[in-house]
Amino acid sequence: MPVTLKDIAAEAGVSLMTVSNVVNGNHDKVSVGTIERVRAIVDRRGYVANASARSLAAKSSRLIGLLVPSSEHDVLVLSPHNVAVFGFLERRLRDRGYHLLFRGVTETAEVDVAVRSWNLDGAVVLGFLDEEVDGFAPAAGTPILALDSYSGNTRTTGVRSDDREGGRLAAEHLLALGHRRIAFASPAFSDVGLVRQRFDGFLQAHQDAGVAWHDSDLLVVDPTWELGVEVGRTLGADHPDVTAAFATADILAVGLMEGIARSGRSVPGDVSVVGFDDIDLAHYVTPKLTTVRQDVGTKGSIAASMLLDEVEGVGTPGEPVVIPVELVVRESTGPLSDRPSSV
Amino acid sequence: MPVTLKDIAAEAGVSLMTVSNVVNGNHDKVSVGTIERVRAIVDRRGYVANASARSLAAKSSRLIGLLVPSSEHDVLVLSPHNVAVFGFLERRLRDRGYHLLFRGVTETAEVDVAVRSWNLDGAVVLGFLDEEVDGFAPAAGTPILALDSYSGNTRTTGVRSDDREGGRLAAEHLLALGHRRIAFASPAFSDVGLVRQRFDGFLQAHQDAGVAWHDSDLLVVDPTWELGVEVGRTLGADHPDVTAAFATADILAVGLMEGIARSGRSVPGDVSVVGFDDIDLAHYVTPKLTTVRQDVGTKGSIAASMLLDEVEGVGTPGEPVVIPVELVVRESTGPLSDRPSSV
DNA sequence: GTGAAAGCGCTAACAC
DNA sequence: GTGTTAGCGCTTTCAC
Repeated sequence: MPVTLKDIAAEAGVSLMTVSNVVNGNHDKVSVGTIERVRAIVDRRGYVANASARSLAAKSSRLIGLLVPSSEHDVLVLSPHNVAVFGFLERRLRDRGYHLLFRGVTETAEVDVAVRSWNLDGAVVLGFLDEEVDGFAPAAGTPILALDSYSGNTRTTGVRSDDREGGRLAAEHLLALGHRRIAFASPAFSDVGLVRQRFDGFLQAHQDAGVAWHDSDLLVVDPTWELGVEVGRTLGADHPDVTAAFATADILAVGLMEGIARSGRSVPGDVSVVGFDDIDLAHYVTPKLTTVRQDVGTKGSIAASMLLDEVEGVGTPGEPVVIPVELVVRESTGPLSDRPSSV
Repeated sequence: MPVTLKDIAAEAGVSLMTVSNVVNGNHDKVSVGTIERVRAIVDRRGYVANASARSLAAKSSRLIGLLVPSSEHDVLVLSPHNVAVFGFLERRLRDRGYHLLFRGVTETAEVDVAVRSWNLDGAVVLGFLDEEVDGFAPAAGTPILALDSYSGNTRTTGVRSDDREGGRLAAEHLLALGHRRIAFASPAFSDVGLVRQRFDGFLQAHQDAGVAWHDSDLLVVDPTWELGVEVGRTLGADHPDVTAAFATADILAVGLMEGIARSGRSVPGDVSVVGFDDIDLAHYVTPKLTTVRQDVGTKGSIAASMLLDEVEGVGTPGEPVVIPVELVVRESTGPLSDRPSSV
């Protein structure tokens, strides 16, 4: 039988409310002597507050949802980058006394269901399309923080990296190395969103350098290693004029490198490759990947802090926070070589 | 204002209990007509049950804790292998109508606190030392499932891979290729536990092959890429007689390969390397890593199923379930070369 | 400072 | 089939 406030109260010979006040640190309502006496009993009996009861009575659960999209049947798969962000999020939430409810979500409506069902004090959504984020209509007063989203939904607050600048940095680097035909490899994108931003930055760099960019160098491919290999192979074999590629995810870039190598061409000798994220993998592969680093620590920590500030009534949804990115030059990029591109 | 059972009851002109029975599928207690009428209102009003209230009243939360160790200050970091297992766990729990409370834990006592505080129906612990698992004493009746543990704690039930066989397979493979000096790289281990098992299997293979193994070929190193590089470099530079290495984690094996390469020797030309886990990384690196594959899907799914069976009263803690492993031969291992090992 | 009363939204147990 | 009563463990409000 678990120990309850009532049990402690009985043993201490005080009322239940006094124990509650001691436990919750409302020390201005209890005399010092009582505090000590009650505290001793609490410790000895190993009292642990019942979160359900508190949640029910106080209308605050100290629970934060972490909601990620998940298809109905497939297993939920977190990208390495998101795993890293997750670590920082959890750490920060825990430090501030919150717990984390993790949940894969098939339909966006489930977000609202989760919030109401568990009385979530807040939620962070991660990996949803902007269109999906647009549709989030959480119970009033429940802060929702969207990571990496460009949705204009005013009910959510945003934290993301400077994607446009990242795209610009990647292209600028490649252009400076002398490359003039640079492929852009990414999943399909519309005229808003993270990939769009990276693309715009990419184009911007071309424009700044006075270099024209050809639509034909757009490679639409979902960000997986396997698909990257396929596309890389085609790129290497059939497009000798393309001497560089920028992929919007490291995992895709690594696949590209593999495919290019399989086509018999070398990275960076024949083709330079730049990725995005700077996951650990980037420096495990050969050649080590030049990539645009996102600051996962800052992203995760800031996200947690902002959300909790809102939860606790400090701060409100406003302009999204943008985390700076940084180009990390490694071995997968090099100057445009003079040698004729033979296939 | 959220919709409650009472609201629905009022609108339907029935009692609160009838609505409860409809919502919970106790259809044998309600007439068909009533069910339909109530259901319609429930749908229209968008009723969502309050999990805290149910948890409080029913003494069951339909919440499962996923508890992983986390040092007090550092960020929680999940290994790629554990991330993969996690995906399958979440999927299975969700399918059966449970939610997941994710929590980093600094002291083992927090496990019990989490269980009692949130009224967890069960918990899976992941990544704890056997000594820590030994100490788990959860509230009676709350099933705890320990992944990858060799603890004898009878309060927990276990799911793990066949580590001993994995170690044996790795050594057998290397021995069959002609190697006679094989390093064993792993974190420090005692006479029980997962690493111990892999080591025992490793020794077993040596014994079966009639090959002596030297203690001096034990490389104690925490399983990180960085440390692997260091150790690999030393191995490559100072131990020309050692022509193969088995690491108890892929990430360590990959670091080893990098270090060996940096020492000027080649993999697998001069030194063969075998890893453990078969994380994605294993086939991204060059050369692709030969490794012992753990079946993460089965591990995660079985773990969830077993735990929930226990939670629901079917099945009890018994013998740990052991998931088979499999050797995946790729490019990082090759026959012992005849060429004199020059340094 | 301390305590009594009421109620959060739900379910179990039993009456009708 | 349906409704009533009680109570899960806690916090809020308001007396004292």
